[in-house]
Amino acid sequence: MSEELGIKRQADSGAGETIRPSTASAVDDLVANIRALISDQGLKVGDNLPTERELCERFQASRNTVREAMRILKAYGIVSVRPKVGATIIDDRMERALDLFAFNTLEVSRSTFSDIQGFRTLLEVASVEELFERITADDVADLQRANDEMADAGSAVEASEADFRFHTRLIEVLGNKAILDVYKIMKPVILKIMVRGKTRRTFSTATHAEHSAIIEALSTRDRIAYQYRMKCHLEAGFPHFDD
Amino acid sequence: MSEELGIKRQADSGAGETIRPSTASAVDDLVANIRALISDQGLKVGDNLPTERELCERFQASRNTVREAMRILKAYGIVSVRPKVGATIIDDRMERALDLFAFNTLEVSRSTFSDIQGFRTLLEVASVEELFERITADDVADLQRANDEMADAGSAVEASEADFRFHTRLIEVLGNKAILDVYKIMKPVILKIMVRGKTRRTFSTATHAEHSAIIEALSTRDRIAYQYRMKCHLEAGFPHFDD
DNA sequence: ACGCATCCATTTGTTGGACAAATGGATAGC
DNA sequence: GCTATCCATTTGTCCAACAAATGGATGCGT
Repeated sequence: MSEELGIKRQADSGAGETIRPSTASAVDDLVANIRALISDQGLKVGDNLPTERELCERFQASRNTVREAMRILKAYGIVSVRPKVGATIIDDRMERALDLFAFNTLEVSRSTFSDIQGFRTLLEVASVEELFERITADDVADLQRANDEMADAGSAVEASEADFRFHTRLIEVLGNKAILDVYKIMKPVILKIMVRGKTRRTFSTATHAEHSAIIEALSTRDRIAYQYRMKCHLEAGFPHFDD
Repeated sequence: MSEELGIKRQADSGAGETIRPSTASAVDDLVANIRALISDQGLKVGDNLPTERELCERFQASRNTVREAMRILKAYGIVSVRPKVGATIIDDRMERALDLFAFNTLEVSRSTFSDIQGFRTLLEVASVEELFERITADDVADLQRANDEMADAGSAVEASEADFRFHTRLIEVLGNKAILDVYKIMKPVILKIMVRGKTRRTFSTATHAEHSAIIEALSTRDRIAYQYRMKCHLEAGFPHFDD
């Protein structure tokens, strides 16, 4: 009985388009077909997909089905759709990924906190060799600036933004785009961690002082001090997560 | 003229539902409204959203609009929709992210290769302290198994899968979900790197020997040897990327 | 009373058609 | 040659209908 599920959909196209049969929904099939279309025709960023109605004919689907498939591709950051212009291939996957994790960032559990800070320790403490090899006076000046902006911030949210900017700037020094991208993706969670258990006052005193000590270690090229200061700084939040 | 754009949509619901006015499309508004609904009502994983038709009434939108919005939430891995049951809140965002980057993985440039391997060096070499603190005999046995499966693999693709499994198993030892998730997201790129410049024979000889040396260092708890062997192993691919 | 197959109401999945809105390009007027 | 206007094309939204799936109710036999 269920073998007849997709008969209408996989009816021979006759037009020469290969339509992969499947047990999935028509929309999912369509997404797969459009992906295949992009690959097969070697479409690149900037190229346009066929119009919705062309896709309807080509893959024997209704326009609503095509539209739902396009919504998925849009959500994936693979195409940008504009009236009259049509669907243009883009590559916004990083931004989409950021959006993905920005959504409804659940309350941060102690285990999540522990994992994220462990990760950051690896990125910011264990990378000390590479960091000291690359860091310049300009980098240090930028860090100083971000730190001061944090102290001057008007609200805890603004302060945590500056706090995050400080750490991002540090990661930037490594000159590794993969690491920087991952760090940015974690931004929403890291911000939650930063805000938690901190008032505006904490940012402008304790956190600012910790950052200053880190900058000091960077200036004097004291690796041991840097590692110690950064490790303490990252662990400072632990007391606030004692569920 | 264009001020009248959303009049129908933002017409007072009267039913007490707050509908945020906007200049965005009806679908995007709906996504925002549903997100707000989830937040406001404190819906958790496992809870159900209202039915499509209820959402139509509640937010004064047509069912197609609601469905396109739901497609977006599904693409984000936030809900799972089943006939009769409805839309259940889930959290598959990590898996979605994986899908995101699995699509059409572009050719790996030397700079990307360098960044990814740098990242892996940080994760697999610089984490040595944590690693040695946690690793057990069972872990080592699993690593051994993955390594042997790689040698026995029938194709380069199978071998690289086993290769990746070896490294993933190592990361698992750290017991840090955030790091493991990120590693999994990078899988498509890492696989590309692994396959490149390696034949099946390379996997069963050179790569297998390198892994064995790493396992040996883990067994004898020789940190220096581990770091050296792993570093060399990760750098072994560099000659193949000389554009 | 219990297990089982059957039926039914509800919900999502897909289709077709219609009209509104946006917009790039053609056209007409100066 | 330049600008304003119009038009054809394409996406955006809505409506109505039916198909498919499925959880739960119903009824039956033992």
